[in-house]
Amino acid sequence: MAMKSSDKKETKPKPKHRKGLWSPDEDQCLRDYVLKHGHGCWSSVPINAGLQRNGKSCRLRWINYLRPGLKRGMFTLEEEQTILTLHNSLGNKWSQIALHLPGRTDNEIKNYWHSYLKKRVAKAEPAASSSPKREVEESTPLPPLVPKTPLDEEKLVHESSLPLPVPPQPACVRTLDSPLEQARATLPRIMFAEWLSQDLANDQHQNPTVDFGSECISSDINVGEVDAFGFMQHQHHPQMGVMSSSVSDGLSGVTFGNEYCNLHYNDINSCSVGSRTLGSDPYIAQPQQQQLGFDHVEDECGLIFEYFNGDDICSHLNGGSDVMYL
DNA sequence: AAACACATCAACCGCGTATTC
DNA sequence: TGAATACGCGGTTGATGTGTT
Repeated sequence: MAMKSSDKKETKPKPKHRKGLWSPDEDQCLRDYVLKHGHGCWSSVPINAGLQRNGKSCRLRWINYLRPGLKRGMFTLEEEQTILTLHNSLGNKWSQIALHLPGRTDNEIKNYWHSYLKKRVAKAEPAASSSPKREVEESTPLPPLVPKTPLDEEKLVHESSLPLPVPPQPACVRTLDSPLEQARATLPRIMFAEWLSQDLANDQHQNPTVDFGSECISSDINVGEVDAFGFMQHQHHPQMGVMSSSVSDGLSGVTFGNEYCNLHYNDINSCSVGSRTLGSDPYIAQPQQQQLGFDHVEDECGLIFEYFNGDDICSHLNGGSDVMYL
């Protein structure tokens, strides 16, 4: 709309914006820029980054493809079930559904729904086609796509009655074949903010003092595989390849590629960030040793790490248990 | 091997809302 | 207070890939 009005009143040549698929060079350009400077105002991103795209296109590309932490590949059965359950109660609120599926974008979920799940639902309930609205059917969830397990049963009840009593585990964790109680017992105490909605984050059940800021983009370190105990063993960074971390020693450090990020927790309210070995990228060229409050850590490449001030954070950090993402 | 149909998904578009001036 | 601008969301499109005849 803004485009329309400005287009109308001006005869000056409007910038020629490229359309269509993004080239690897464009991707690299956008990625480098956002990682280094943050996106700020999206309309200025292509100008500053030297891209022949409009800001909207850059934003979309970043969110749906370049943003760190995205999970690629097939949807798991758990994710399918989550989508079905949430769609049943929320309808086409793809962005809200995406909040419950870490690493998945609303666009991806939407596409998956239209190309796959919708048809399966239609097949599964041909007789129900006369029922006018699905949102009143929360107490009668759709037939499962996979054989039900006790956990599935509990989860259906649990997830279809939003707001959730406990923050949902990321789907990659929920693949653990364990009873719900065990799942609850291994709920992570630290999560990427983007993996939880603000509502969930503010839920007082498990994480009484979680404070996720809207600016939290602490997702340059991606979630990885989780072992049988819920501990992260290996991680895959979509842009930088495989990295590893040592969760069990209290998040003392995370390495990825030739970068090493040392995080030292001093007490409940502070931590130190430093001892990064030098990487080839300019934005990590300066090692730093910085005393920081626990709420907010911004590193030299502009990435903001936010942590919560938890009563029991120290024990969790030092013990390693329950700490899953950083 | 070619033609066609269908499926997938990245990207665009339009609209509503929030924010800024 | 209203206009301009920016952002985010959901619907839709179209290029490309894959399967079928």
